[in-house]
Amino acid sequence: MSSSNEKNDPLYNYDPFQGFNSSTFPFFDYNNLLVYSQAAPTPPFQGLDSSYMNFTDCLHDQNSFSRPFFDMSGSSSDVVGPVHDNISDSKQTVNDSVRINIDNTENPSTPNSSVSSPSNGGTAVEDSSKTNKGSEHEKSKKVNKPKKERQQREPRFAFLTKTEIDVLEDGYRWRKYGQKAVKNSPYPSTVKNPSTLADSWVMLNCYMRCRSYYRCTTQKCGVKKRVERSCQDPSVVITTYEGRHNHQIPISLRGNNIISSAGFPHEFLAHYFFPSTSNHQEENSMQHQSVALHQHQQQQQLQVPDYGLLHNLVSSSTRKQAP
DNA sequence: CGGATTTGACCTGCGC
DNA sequence: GCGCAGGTCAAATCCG
Repeated sequence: MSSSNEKNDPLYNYDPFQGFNSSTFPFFDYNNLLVYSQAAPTPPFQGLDSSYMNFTDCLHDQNSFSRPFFDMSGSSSDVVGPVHDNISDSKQTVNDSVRINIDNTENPSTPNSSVSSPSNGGTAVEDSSKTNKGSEHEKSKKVNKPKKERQQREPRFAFLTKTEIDVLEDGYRWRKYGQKAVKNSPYPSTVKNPSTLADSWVMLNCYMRCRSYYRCTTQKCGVKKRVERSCQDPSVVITTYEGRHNHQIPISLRGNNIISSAGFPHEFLAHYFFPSTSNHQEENSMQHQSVALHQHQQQQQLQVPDYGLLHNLVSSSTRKQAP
């Protein structure tokens, strides 16, 4: 569906990260380690307070750790404020991208009490989607449901990271369970059917935008993460977490092996998931270690084409053209 | 061989 | 009711 109304709708075309640049974008910049704390400076967020804190400040700011920077709950009613109200009537794709938690009192570990939510440590989302498949019972239930309540999701928060690496290591183990091409990333008209590596490379770098879905591999931990690149700035990776881990970071990744990971604010995540188990000394040590690591990795990173994906594109294109 | 990834199909929610 | 887009499933495939 791509009606002209839709095309003219500013919300349809709105990119939550439009207008950000290297100095204003809410990402982790490993040279400066800036963390954008609350709101975007571009419409529809005009009038909201926007403020930066550096990574150190953030580490010591209990408010920051007790709640997500960006609450991206697709349906959660606990996200309040003018931004939420204005946006909630528009397309869900926009909702998911621009919702920002501006309620300082909210704690991500305590979902909105007005909607019943299983306290199973993060499996609520999973359950609701699984039980519907091919189930007559569910179908009839669906018919009888008065006006369905919007599905309660685990709190989400996003990290924006300026890096060449697509999947950032955060210390946890993830299994990929899906990948989708996202909207607003049309192929260039001149490269409809890439037949050469060069064509595919253009598609990949300029227009192709995929979102990958990951699930924590630890049993009974329903935390999910979504990874995609910003269409405005391909050097920025948007990582969205949903839920909270009910376990510690796998041992093998917590010790010296941390140097093998691909660059992510581990200590920040550790604070988010386990805010009560850290202390300042450990925090500072980890922080310095992390800064050094990130800077080292930035120097080491090379822009290497994803030849596997290129191959897939070319071969799928060839398949489609074949009679 | 077991775990991870890929990928087409399917489900669900939403707007029209 | 229909079409679209996001999200998920699960069989096939890959890989160490």
